[in-house]
Amino acid sequence: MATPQLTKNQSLVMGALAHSEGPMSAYTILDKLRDQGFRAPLQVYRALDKLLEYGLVHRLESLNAFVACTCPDDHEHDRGVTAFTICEGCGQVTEFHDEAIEERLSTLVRGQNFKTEKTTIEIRGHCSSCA
Amino acid sequence: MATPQLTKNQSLVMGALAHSEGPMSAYTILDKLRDQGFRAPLQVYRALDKLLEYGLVHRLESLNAFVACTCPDDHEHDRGVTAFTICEGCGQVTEFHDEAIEERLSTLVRGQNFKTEKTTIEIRGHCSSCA
DNA sequence: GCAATTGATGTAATAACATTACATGGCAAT
DNA sequence: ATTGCCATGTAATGTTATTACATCAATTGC
Ligand SMILES: [Zn+2]
Ligand SMILES: [Zn+2]
Ligand SMILES: [Zn+2]
Ligand SMILES: [Zn+2]
Repeated sequence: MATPQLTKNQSLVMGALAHSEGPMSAYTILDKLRDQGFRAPLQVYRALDKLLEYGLVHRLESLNAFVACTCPDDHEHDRGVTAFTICEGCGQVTEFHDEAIEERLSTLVRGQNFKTEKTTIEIRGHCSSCA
Repeated sequence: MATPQLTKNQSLVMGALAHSEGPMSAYTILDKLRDQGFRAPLQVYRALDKLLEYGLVHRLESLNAFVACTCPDDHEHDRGVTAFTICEGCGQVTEFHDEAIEERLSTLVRGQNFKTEKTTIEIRGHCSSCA
C-alpha cells in the first residue's frame, strides 16, 4: 500500500500527531486544529481513517486515542503485528514489533481456523521513569 | 482475590452476560435488565467494575463491550494474559491463554524496564464458519 | 467546452459510550 | 442511637463516534 500525497486535512492531523508528545483523542486533535479551520469531529475522523489505512497512524483501543507511527520503515506493518506499552503515569507510548509473538499468535489462531485481519496488543503499566 | 457473594445488581449483570451468545455493550445490558428494574447506566457500570475486578468478566477494548469469562478455573487469570479472537462476521468471541506469549511479552517489556499492569490482546478477523 | 463521475470537504444533528455529583437506604460495629 | 461503610437510585453531564445531506474541485469521457 503506497502512501499517496496527503490532503490538506490529512496533513494537518498527521502534523498534530507527529508533534505531540503522546497519544491524542480525536477531539483533542480537533481542538488543536481549530486555528487551522477545523470545526467538526468528522474532519478529524475522516483524516484519521485514511492515515490509519496508510499505516501512518495507530489507534490505541484501550485509550480511544491515536498516535503517529514511530516505525523507521513501512515494511514492518505489511505483515506484522504492532504492539504498544502505555505508561499510566506519563502517558508515554512505545511501539514495538516482534516476530516470535507474531508466529506464536499465528499458530494459535490457525488452530481455531481463524483468519486474522487485525491484531491489537496493548500493555498498560508504568515506564521506568514512573515506576 | 477470592470472589465474594455477588450483590443483586452484580448477579443480574453477570447473568445477562453469561446467558448471552456474545459480547454486550453496557447499554445493551441495561436494556436487557430494564424489566428487572434497571434504569440508569451507572447500575450497569458499577456492577461491571466489580465483576471485572473479580475476574468474572472481561472487557473487549476494541469493541467497547463485555463478555463473561469462559475459563474453567480462576487461576489462569492470576498471573496470566488473556487473549481473544473476535469474529467480525458472527460476533463469536473465543478466550484463550498461552504461556509462550506471556513469557515473550514479559521478556520484551522487561527490556524496556516497563512494569506491566494489564495486557490486552484482541484478534479481529473471521472464524471458521464465517471465512 | 461540458456533463458525468469521483473524492475531498463543510455543517448539523444524533447516536453510543462513560463518568460525576449528590441523595438515599441497609446493615453491622460500637 | 450513632457512626461508618457499602450498595443503590437518579439526574445531569462529559466524551467518543457516526449518519445524513450539501457543496466543491479535479478528472474523465464525449
Ligand atoms: Zn507503526
Ligand atoms: Zn511513565
Ligand atoms: Zn477469563
Ligand atoms: Zn464468525
